[in-house]
Amino acid sequence: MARRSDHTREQLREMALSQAEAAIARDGLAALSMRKIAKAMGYTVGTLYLIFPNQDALLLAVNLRTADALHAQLLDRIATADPAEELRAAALAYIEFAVANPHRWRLIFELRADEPEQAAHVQRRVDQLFTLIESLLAARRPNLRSEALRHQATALWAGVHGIAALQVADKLGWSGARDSHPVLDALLAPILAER
Amino acid sequence: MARRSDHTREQLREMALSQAEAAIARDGLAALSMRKIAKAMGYTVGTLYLIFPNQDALLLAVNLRTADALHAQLLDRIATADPAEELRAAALAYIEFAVANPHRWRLIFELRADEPEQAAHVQRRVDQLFTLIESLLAARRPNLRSEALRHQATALWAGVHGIAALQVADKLGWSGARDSHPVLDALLAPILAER
DNA sequence: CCTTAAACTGAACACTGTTCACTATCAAGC
DNA sequence: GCTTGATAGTGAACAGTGTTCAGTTTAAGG
Repeated sequence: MARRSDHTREQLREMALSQAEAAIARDGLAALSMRKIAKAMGYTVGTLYLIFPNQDALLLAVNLRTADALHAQLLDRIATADPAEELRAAALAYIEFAVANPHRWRLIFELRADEPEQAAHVQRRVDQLFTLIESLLAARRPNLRSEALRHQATALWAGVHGIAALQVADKLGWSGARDSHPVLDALLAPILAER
Repeated sequence: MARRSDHTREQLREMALSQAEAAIARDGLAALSMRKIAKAMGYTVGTLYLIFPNQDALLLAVNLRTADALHAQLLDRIATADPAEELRAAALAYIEFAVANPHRWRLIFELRADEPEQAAHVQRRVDQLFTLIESLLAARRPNLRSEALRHQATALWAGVHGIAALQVADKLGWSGARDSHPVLDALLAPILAER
């Protein structure tokens, strides 16, 4: 029973999310506002609240899309990588995604989901990512017991995340700023070394 | 030529910063406002703007104090640690500080200093921290060349930072959430292993 | 054509950071 | 003691925010 609308609910949702993404990518989260998003869509604020219960819900939806894009980029890079380099390719893809989309990437970790039901959606994406890293590590370190593997994979992921975080926050300074490759290799080499 | 004031400029500054710290620690950055800080001090907004040119300058001053507190905690823990465990003690101190003061710790990396002169103040603190880590690593891996040492120290610091970040963002999930000790050990062991 | 329900609007509310004309207060000079 | 002048402090005002919701517009069903 659609009325008046030039767009369906789903289209409005899509427009809102892509406009929000573009605005965040361009000017950062702080400069975003519900009125600006609505205006960019050609609607007024009220309409936005027919689609999303509040701003956090909209940002959470943006996060889900960002996480999916990140995951897709990892899969893509892994698929086109030398089998021996899959883990390194995945790590590089993660860091490069963060550097290429700093505002959107940061939002994933800055926004705290209040609703436990929606927090679960985010967590599912994060777990997916982690499971991916874990399986890649398992291929390179077949002798690790499952618990040690999990800890090692977590440490590895945390390291990659940390490199991305410090790079994006511009806190690497003189230490390794220019190029994160040698830093990543310094992280990977000891972990991948058989002992 | 102080007039009317119950407090000196320096006292007002101190009050503002400690009230801001307390409010951030309690309710997070999002709930903070200049009016609330002023009210907690027993003054009005205008007075706050006689001390700080804007909110970002106040938050940056909070960050400098937080960074100093973090640095002090690291030094303290290193001093009371078994010499062989200094690096691990420093890493644990970093993670524990982040978990104990999540909002204040996150603010260090979320706030981007516009003024290059003040950004340098923050960077000095970060470099200080990094230099500390680097010297501890140098003691454990005396055979590393200076460039490799720098990369290894950066990777190590990024790893520790990453563990803290994921823990604080509650994104470690089932993987290693409960206790970060085994994850930290999984990070440290390969890096410290002689080869 | 009329009814009716959904789509959409935009004014209103309580808040935010920031500014600045104004007042209150005190130290110094007479 | 009184006047003057400068500083400390105020709080109303402005433009903006997220959110709500009474009211209007629209189009489909009868």
